[in-house]
Amino acid sequence: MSLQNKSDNFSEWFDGVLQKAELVDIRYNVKGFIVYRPNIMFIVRRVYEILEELLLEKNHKPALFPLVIPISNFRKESQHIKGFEEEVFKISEAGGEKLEEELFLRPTSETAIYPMFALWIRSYKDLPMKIFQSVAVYRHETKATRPLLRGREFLWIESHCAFADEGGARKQVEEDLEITKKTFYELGLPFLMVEREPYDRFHGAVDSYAFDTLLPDGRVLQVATTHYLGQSFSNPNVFDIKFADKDGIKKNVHQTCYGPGVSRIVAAIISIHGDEYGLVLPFDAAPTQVVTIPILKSGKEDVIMEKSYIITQNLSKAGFRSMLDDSEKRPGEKYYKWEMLGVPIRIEIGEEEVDGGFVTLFRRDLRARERVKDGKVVKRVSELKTLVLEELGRRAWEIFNSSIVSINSKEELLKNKEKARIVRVPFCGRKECADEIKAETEGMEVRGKRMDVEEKTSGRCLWCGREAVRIVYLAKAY
RNA sequence: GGGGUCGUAGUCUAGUUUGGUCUAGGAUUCCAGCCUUGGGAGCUGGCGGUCGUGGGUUCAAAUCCCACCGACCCCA
Repeated sequence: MSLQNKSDNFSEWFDGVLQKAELVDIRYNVKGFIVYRPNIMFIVRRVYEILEELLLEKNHKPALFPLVIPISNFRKESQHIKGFEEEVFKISEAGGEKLEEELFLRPTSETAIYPMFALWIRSYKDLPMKIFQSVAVYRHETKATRPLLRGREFLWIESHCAFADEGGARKQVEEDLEITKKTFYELGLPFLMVEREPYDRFHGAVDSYAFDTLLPDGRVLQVATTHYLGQSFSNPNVFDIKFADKDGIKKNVHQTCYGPGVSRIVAAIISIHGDEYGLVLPFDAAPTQVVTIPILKSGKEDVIMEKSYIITQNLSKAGFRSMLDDSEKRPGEKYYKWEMLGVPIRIEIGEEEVDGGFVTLFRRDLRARERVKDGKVVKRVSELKTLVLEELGRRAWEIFNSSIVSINSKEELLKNKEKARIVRVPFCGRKECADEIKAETEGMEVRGKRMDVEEKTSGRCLWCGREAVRIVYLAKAY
């Protein structure tokens, strides 16, 4: 399996990286379930940390709810059950006996969390309530499963919030979007921030918003969603989550839920930044940020090792995740190994560096070397922390932006359906049109209307010619 | 949901069409040792597979048939 073909055979490239960098093992013999190996778990944990820090900063509190959800909880919200019952894992037996009530493995946790919200929330003083959990969820996907991109078990964070009024909840959606944006900028990942079409909302949501990024094969990947739930779950017929307001009147809360998909974010990091040498990690996502490789020479081992050790220590003291590779392998082999794992910066120290009072620094993103004076190493690495991220982000956004084209007619769309990636079109808002577009363009879906920019249209729906109500984006999706 | 391709040591792969020469060959990885260290070094020796799983056909199955599991690709 070669990594030479990222652009023309993304699948092969992706599978190759997953295997060569020892990220996941797909040999576990249950369809849609994979093993996350240490190399990817370090990255997964970094992504979790970045998101969790941002959530904690905004006063979200961690919690952990059970994996199993009684089917009766699920039945309470009719849209919700309808959306998920086809793809849920059930436990109907335990200890050799049939259970009185079937248990679902959470495909998402609204119906595990909200009954507890109903118990916890008594007064307006308990609001807002902002709870999140970092867990795996289970969905029996019927489409072809792909490691990290579409699994039957995947990792995410789900944040669930309750507010006294719609205004508070709507502001929460904004906050979720900000958190996602910050995370994505920190990871150098481009995204399209959209409001999903009404028929494409989360089951039980009033409004759904999503982040789509773009993979090298031209398909978009939904990496996070946030939903305004209104009172769909809190109303008296469902979980009846109510509070006594200042005026003494009992009211039902307004809710939001937010789900950044960690497995998919990691997949996006791997596939958007990676190259033919393997992973290219953004500085913050990298488990090891700087690796030092000593290049020994007979008779000079001691001085070379000593310098390598000091440089590594200095970087660690300065707060970088830094390590010295003093294994028995030859330098060249170490270069390939650490490049495969995406370490952003490598420092090479041999006879020349010891004699000359400098180090040779290699940037993974550019695959280029530079010399840095001994006393300037920490400073240079600090600069590169920003420069590397900028470089990765710049490249990724360039590809992303150049993948968006505007199209105004059916004919033009059909003519371009093969090579089109993200297509910006005027749209009438009817599901019938969206369905036809999908059927006749080999799967282009209406992903929704952009949220960060107001885009006016006075034209006609590219498909049916009726009056267009908004500009939307089309793409094939994972 | 439909169609297709595929499954041989940790990895890649020869063998499968035409069953017997396969006690399954090679490369790589791994282990031990020697020598080395500026882009996957070399040499010597060694470990490792019963051919995805189960069943069937046959004197004989990696090879033919069926079912299942899993992977990948295309379509809905």
